[in-house]
Amino acid sequence: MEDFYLRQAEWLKALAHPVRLCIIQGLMDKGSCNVTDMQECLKLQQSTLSMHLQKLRAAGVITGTRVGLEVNYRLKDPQAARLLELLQQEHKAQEVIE
Amino acid sequence: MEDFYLRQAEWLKALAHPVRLCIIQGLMDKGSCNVTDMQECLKLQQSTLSMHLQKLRAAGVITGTRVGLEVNYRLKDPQAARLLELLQQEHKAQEVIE
DNA sequence: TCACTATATCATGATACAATGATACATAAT
DNA sequence: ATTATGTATCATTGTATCATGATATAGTGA
Repeated sequence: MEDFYLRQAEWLKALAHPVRLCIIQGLMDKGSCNVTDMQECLKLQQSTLSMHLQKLRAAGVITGTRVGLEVNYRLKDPQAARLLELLQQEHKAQEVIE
Repeated sequence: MEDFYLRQAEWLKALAHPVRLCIIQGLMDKGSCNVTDMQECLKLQQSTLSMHLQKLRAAGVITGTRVGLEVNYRLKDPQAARLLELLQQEHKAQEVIE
């Protein structure tokens, strides 16, 4: 019970970064993506992006499969997609209010 | 668009702590609660708990109303409740798998 | 083998977050 | 006014997270 909150908090922390949210949304939209494409899209330094990917991998949110030189990432954890949908709902609600 | 991920990440960070998840779930279950009761329930030092409450208040997740000496907190952001439900789903799914 | 490309990891400094004890503030009772 | 109770804030210290540049690894082609 106590352990539950600990694990879920860890999971949330793995997602609680603007770049990582953007990566997840991108994978939801595109299905899969390699690192170079993400890099151009997000305009991030290679090592910075790689660190964020590593964090998402460690949390079990995404998986990467190597294809030649490139590594293609895709969403692994369906719960992450549901969270992003939840966040989008909030966004829409706020737009209506404004 | 970029700003969206930034705001949502801030919101997630405010929730991404085991104690704060526990507080939210507690408020969902009990409706409202004062600080002393939470303190006993969670076995936290007063200042530590107060800091977590402050963080949730700042993020707009909860509100407190003073009643005499006590302050009663309750959930303000319905999105937070939805997030907790999402997390509980994950939990059940994992239990079934095991 | 060598050079090249794509990605990962490491070490570091900067910044943010967490827990704690001390102190302050607000309210109530005497 | 004083004292007691409930809650909030502050200062400090330890720990975690972030971005970065440098270096390492994996795969490809000459």
